[in-house]
Amino acid sequence: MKISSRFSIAVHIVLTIAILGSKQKTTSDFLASCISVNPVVIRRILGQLKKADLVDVKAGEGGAFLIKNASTLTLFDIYQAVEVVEDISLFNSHKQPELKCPVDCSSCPRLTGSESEECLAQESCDDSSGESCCYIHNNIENHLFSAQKAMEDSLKETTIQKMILELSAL
Amino acid sequence: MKISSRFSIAVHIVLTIAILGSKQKTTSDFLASCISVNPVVIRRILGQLKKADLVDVKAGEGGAFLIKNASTLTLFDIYQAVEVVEDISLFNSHKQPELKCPVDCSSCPRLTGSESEECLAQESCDDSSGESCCYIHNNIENHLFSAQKAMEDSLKETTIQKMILELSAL
DNA sequence: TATTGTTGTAACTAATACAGTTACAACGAA
DNA sequence: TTCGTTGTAACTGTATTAGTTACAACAATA
Repeated sequence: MKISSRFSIAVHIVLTIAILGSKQKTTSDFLASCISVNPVVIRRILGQLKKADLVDVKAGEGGAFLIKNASTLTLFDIYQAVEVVEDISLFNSHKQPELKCPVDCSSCPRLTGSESEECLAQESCDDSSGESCCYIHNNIENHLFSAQKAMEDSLKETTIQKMILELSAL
Repeated sequence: MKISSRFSIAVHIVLTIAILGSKQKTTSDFLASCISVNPVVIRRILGQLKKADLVDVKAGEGGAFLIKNASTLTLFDIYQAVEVVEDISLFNSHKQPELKCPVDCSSCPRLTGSESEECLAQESCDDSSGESCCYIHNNIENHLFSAQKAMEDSLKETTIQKMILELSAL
């Protein structure tokens, strides 16, 4: 499974606008030919970037422009704008073993050697709360979310300006 | 877009085996009822974990056992076993703008203000190499790969033993 | 040996997501 | 008014996935 290519296309769009915007009208057709994707796809992504206030697009007139400064615009901004992950969860966790905690807890794992009869796989909770009922499940989600955070933190460190400088140095 | 739920199911499987394996025959049916997914899905994932030498599964007899010690078995091992990402790329990068570098480079972005006529979007390359031809594209991929690495490093830090200890402390 | 419970796997379905595409109304400038 | 462009809806084809049914292979055991 892979993450949508919207993200990498969006970054390519932003970089192209940042680099060429001042000397070239960056229409969806132009960007499409640069990046080799369909113009409608470009417009769809530009719409998302616009909605996130990262770029402005001139309807009728044509062309897109950066709103957010390249020195503060990070890959994380773009990542959020194109909704790479939904519900803030990169890892598509499976459903909770039980939507509502079963009373007898007969099928839930228990900790080996534990004196307690407390079931590891659940906690007392009311089903109205959005909270998870399974300890194991919760523990897994916490660690997966940490990993996602590490990825996002890496994206936050990369500004468009930094990338342009790297490209200039080639 | 989300990553396959195989990963979180696989982690749940491993944790359940690690915690209950010594006192309970962990058949695919048992695991399925614990985790609330289909037994065939469990068997498919167990097959991947077995292939990666993380667990052993007893055909006929029934039951699965950890091969790799919980203290050295990390979430990254499981992540690799279930092939969360293919071709080591989490981010589904769009295709190279051109499979083969065009001679005139007419549609490629050039750096603003650069004296050089060198095209940013490509480098001289032969199309037989698997190497990328587009500087911008390469630069994007490098940064996305760094982000992926950060996520994977986070997974490497989490052992199954650590998770079991966390669960015991509840 | 026959039975039983289980694994391994193939085949199919339904759901979901996505990029590509066509079409067209709305928009702004000349 | 014309022209180039954006914004968006609608549809297609492709790909992946979980769920499901079915069944052969396997091992223990009665």
